[in-house]
Amino acid sequence: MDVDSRLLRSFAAVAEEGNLTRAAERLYVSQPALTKQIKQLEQLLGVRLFTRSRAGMALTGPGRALAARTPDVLAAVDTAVRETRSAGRAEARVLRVGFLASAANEATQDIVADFGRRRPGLRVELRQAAWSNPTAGLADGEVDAALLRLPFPGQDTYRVEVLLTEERVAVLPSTHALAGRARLDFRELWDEPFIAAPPTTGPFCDYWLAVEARPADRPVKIGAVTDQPDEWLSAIANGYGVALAPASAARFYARPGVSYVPVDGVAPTSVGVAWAPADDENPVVRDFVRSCLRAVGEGPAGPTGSPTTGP
Amino acid sequence: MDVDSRLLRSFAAVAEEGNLTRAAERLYVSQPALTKQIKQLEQLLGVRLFTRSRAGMALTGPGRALAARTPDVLAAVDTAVRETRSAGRAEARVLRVGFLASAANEATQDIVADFGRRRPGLRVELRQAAWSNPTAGLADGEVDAALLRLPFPGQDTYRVEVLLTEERVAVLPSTHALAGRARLDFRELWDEPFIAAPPTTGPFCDYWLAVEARPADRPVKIGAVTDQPDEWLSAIANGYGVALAPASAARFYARPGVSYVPVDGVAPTSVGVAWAPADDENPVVRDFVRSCLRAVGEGPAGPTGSPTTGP
DNA sequence: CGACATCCATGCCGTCAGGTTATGGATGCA
DNA sequence: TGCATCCATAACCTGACGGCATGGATGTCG
Repeated sequence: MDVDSRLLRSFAAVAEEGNLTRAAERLYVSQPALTKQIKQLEQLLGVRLFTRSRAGMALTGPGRALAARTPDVLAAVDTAVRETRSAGRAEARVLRVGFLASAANEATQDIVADFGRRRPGLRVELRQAAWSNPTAGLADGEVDAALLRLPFPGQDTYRVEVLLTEERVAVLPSTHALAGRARLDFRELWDEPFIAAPPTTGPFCDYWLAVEARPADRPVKIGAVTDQPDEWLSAIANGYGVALAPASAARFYARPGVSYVPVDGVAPTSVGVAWAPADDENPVVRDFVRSCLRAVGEGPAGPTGSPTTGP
Repeated sequence: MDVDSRLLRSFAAVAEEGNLTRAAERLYVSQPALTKQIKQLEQLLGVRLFTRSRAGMALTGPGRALAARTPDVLAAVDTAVRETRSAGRAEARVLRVGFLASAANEATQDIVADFGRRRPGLRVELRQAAWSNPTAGLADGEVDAALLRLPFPGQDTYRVEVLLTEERVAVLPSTHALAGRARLDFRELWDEPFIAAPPTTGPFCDYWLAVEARPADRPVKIGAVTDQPDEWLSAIANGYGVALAPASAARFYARPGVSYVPVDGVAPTSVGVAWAPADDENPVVRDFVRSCLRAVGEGPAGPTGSPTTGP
């Protein structure tokens, strides 16, 4: 009689995709396994959830009823997990902060330093996330706050403060014909293969391919897919393709074989600090956000900068 | 990363009992199994949920956070299951009605007949529940409506219409000294062993032992525990004890070896129809409730009876 | 009309999660 | 000191569940 939330996640995936095979690969299980899970759920509920057909899996009436309720259930589970983990960290006097590679770059140190002055008893644990985890652990309660490039998937369900905005630059193999240029236009890169983030990251992936700055008849060519900064830099250095990056990457990820060139024709990129609405009243998280705003308000140069107005 | 709702149910039981051993028997699993489940949940969440001690299991801070959220999660799961099953029955053109043995008795046939006239296309499936299932399947979505003796556990979370009220009578072995009496007082039964419902039914069990009509220094003696009408009648006929029953039981459960005698000094008993709040707008359930009220309004004798005032 | 592609179901098998029983260690209590 | 209580651990066993390979149904296209 006990409906496992794992079955509900599978159900939700199949309901959304309308297709077992695709849902299976989205969930990283085999298609027969998913067939069995759905069967099991149907038997557990005593109800037929899908009508199987050549075209795929279509929801029945009861299936729609369940699909309508599933988000509530999964959200309740996620909330419970998130709050429990957060309470655990609070008890251990730890604030865990997730960040995506090259999110806050040099600002990060200033933020942590400022927070350390505000909350001497607390330890900040920084967690670097792969690009395939675009909320850097915020979604599953692994972290209390995250430093992210904006926009990120699910942004509307979190609180976000924008911290800073910077140009995007092109990252090229040093052997590339354009690598010596002082500046270039994004149009010159239309036909280059790009090093992309995993396609599961959706808008994030598209954003760093700048698909919006391309004509429809010049689709992006993918030279390689990487999930980590070092993979990414290696792929570029090896000539598999080029990429866009925030300007600060030139300072943080300088290495032999890779060149950074300012580029016109793509919008700048912003970094924000994000947290869960449930932590709105959490004084530690609030202090961390204050530290973020303060640190970037002071400017990246640190103590020599003059204080500016923070909210 | 996936928190199974079964683990949450286990967690909730341990949190409530504050004791692994007792929680284990409440959940019908062994104590080591529960130990492992709690350990697993703690590992999954990366948090210590209980402080173990000689005295039992006490919640930690994160444990309290989880305990605060668990009811939401379980309620969401139960709602989802209930609504899905209900949708399945609606699609199959079936209204499933649970009833406890001797709940509505003769009224039941009138109700079903009336409903059949209102909704010719629908089939009513009657499900008799054991006493150990005091909501007759309403709680787990097995049925759309239930005919129950009032009060029942969890009554506040459902909609209830009272249908009829009747005297309670004593049920005695025919060989019993009091069996020939035209009438007796409940005090005369204080020292008799009673045939009880399973103790897990709590208030329901107490109600039919009429513990409220007894002095504190005369605790009830239990002669046997039964979960079904036939077990119950057999136990009485075999002289294991006596019992209370609604007056209509004398007509519905008359059999050799069992005598029914009106009894003074215990409150009468009511029957109600109950349904889930989620079905408030469900036209089929509403019609069924109307049929219930109509049928008892007409009186149990059927078309010859004169209309009486319903609740 | 037949080869093919797509999509879901089934059979078989190996692994491991999760249950049970039996037992151990810690700790109050008589 | 022996006992009772309570949780943890060990050893073992069953079966749930996932993966692979394959089958059946059904559109599609050359």
